[in-house]
Order: sequence, then C-alpha cells, then structure tokens
Amino acid sequence: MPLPETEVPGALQTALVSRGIRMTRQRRIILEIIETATQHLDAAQILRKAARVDPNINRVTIYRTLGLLKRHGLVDELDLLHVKGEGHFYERRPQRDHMHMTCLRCGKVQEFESDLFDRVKGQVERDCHFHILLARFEIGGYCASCRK
Amino acid sequence: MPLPETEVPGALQTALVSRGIRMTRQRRIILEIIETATQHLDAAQILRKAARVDPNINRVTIYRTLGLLKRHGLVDELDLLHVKGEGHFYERRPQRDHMHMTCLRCGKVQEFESDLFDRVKGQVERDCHFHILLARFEIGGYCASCRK
DNA sequence: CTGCTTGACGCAAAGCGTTGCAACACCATT
DNA sequence: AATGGTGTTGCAACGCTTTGCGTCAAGCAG
Ligand SMILES: [Mn+2]
Ligand SMILES: [Mn+2]
Ligand SMILES: [Zn+2]
Ligand SMILES: [Zn+2]
Repeated sequence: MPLPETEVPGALQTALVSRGIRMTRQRRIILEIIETATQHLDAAQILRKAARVDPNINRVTIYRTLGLLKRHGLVDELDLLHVKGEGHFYERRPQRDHMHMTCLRCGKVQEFESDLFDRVKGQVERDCHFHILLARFEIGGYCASCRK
Repeated sequence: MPLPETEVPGALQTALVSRGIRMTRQRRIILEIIETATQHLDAAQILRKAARVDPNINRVTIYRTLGLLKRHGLVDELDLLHVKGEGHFYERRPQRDHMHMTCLRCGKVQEFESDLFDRVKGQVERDCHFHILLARFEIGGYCASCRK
C-alpha cells in the first residue's frame, strides 16, 4: 500500500477536527499508525502498534475509532476475499479508487487503478440510476511470480 | 438474487459427490436451502431454515458446510460492504460474475452484469500477469428509489 | 447384508468483535 | 487558569464464529 505522495502529515486528524470530532490521546496514536502504514493493517496489528506507544490503550477503542473513520469515509475496510484470514484490513481512502489483487498462494496484495474500473462505475450510475458512494473491487488468484 | 434458470436440482450435491465428498443428511438439507434460496442468506437464516427440517442440526455444521462450499468454489461469500450488518451472505457461484449494489438507506441489494466488468478482469490478467480465480465487485450508495 | 475405516457431527470452550455503563478527559466558556 | 457539559474511554459482559475432541455414521470392501 504505497502512501500517496500528496499525503499531508496529520491530515486524518485535521479532517476529524474540522468536522467537530473531539481529539483524544488515543485517537492521535491510532490515526498516526494508519497514516504512516506501508501496508493494509488489521485491527490486531493496529492494536499491537498502538500498545507500543500506550500499553493501556484498549482494543475497544481501536474498533470504535475504526468505526468512526469508516463512518466519515476516511478509511476503507477490506476483507481481501478472506484470503489472509477472516479479519478486515484498513487503509486511508484514496483520491481515486483502486482494486486489490490478493495472491492465493503467497498472500501478496497488489493494487491497480484502471480507467475501465471507473467506467464500470459510470455505467452503473447511468444504467441503474444508482448513486455510488462506495465501491470495492477485489480479486483473488495467482500473482505473476506464483502462476506457472 | 434470481436463481439461474439453468439450475439443475441437486447440482450442488452432485458437484460435491463427484469430488469424492461424503454426503450426509445435514449437508443435503443445507445444500437444498442454498439452492432454492431467492435471496442472499446469512448463516443465521440458513440455520433457522435448516432447523425447520431437522431441529437437532447444529450451527457449527452450518458454518463448516459453508466453509466446505467456499473452499470448493461452489458458493461465494459476500459482506455487501457491511451495509446490512457485520455478517456475511452466501450465494451459489454464478456462471458469470455479477456485481452487487447495496442501498445505504433501504438496504435493497441489486445485481448487475456488465461487459465492462468482464473487460476490467481481462485487463488485470493481461497488464498485471495475474491469473484471476475469484472476483468481487461491491458497490454501496443510494438506489433509484432512495436517491432524491 | 455386515463390518470397518475415516470423515462428519454435536458439544463445549476459545477467539474476536460489539455493546452497556460508570468514570474520565477534552475543550468551550467563563 | 478554573469550571462544567458532553463525548470518549476502559471494563465487563455478550453474541457470533471457529476450533478441539470424543462419538457417530457414510459408504466401501468383503
Ligand atoms: Mn489499497
Ligand atoms: Mn467481511
Ligand atoms: Zn503469489
Ligand atoms: Zn434504496
């Protein structure tokens, strides 16, 4: 999960505060972890990283903060087709949607942006009169290194 | 979830037996429920329907049978972007992939097949050298009736 | 049809995410 | 800087899903 180069440090915190959301010590820790992540993290990984900064942080706070970020459209929740377990993974919502390809053998996750992907969404909006707020395109299979 | 008109009764059971999977009374009940479903069912709904046929059937058996069907690529597991709760929904794997559009207001789920969707997959196979076994496209937003 | 092997079932317990509630701390106001 | 109202936290309890294990039955061999 390459961080967007346009990423401003503290952008998540700024976004929340500008919406009148109260900022706490725990939230700052969690936001920082998500902003500086170099891969898709699950709740347990976020908790472990947070516990290094504040050993008293509770797992409930992790879940509630992730829920908050989801509700505000600031992070997306992925299941990567449950290839890597039953849990969910989280990433900052990007400017432009991308799809995720998860390798069933090695577990590597690739990201891919595509004009065709954007065009499918346009087609749905037009043909189905459906107003899209959220789109997820996940693929499972064998990556270039693992296919024979 | 419209059942494919080409559906053969007992096709799931036939598919499992032909792979050397042992058939049990409980599995027959669960397969029948999934095959005759007219909408996406979650584990609790499947258990309730199964209990009407055999009150002694255990929920663990529901989960294990769903796992079996998933592993064999006979059913797909959807989360519908968790718009309708945290659980998962199950449907027979169709001949041709379709996407799901879930309305954030009324909860209605529409299905949609699209050539563009198929073309995105072709592009991924070609450009990323990724061999696709599984693809899921889920959309959330407002349906035609709910958008203003 | 009978017996045997092996996989499947049910039960109990563990795992993981959610919810209710009382104490706390953020931050706007003074 | 001190105060107060209100949203947030941690803890405990709950609910849904998974896992371990002993018993049972599907279905093949004889
Ligand atoms: Mn991503
Ligand atoms: Mn999910
Ligand atoms: Zn791979
Ligand atoms: Zn609607």
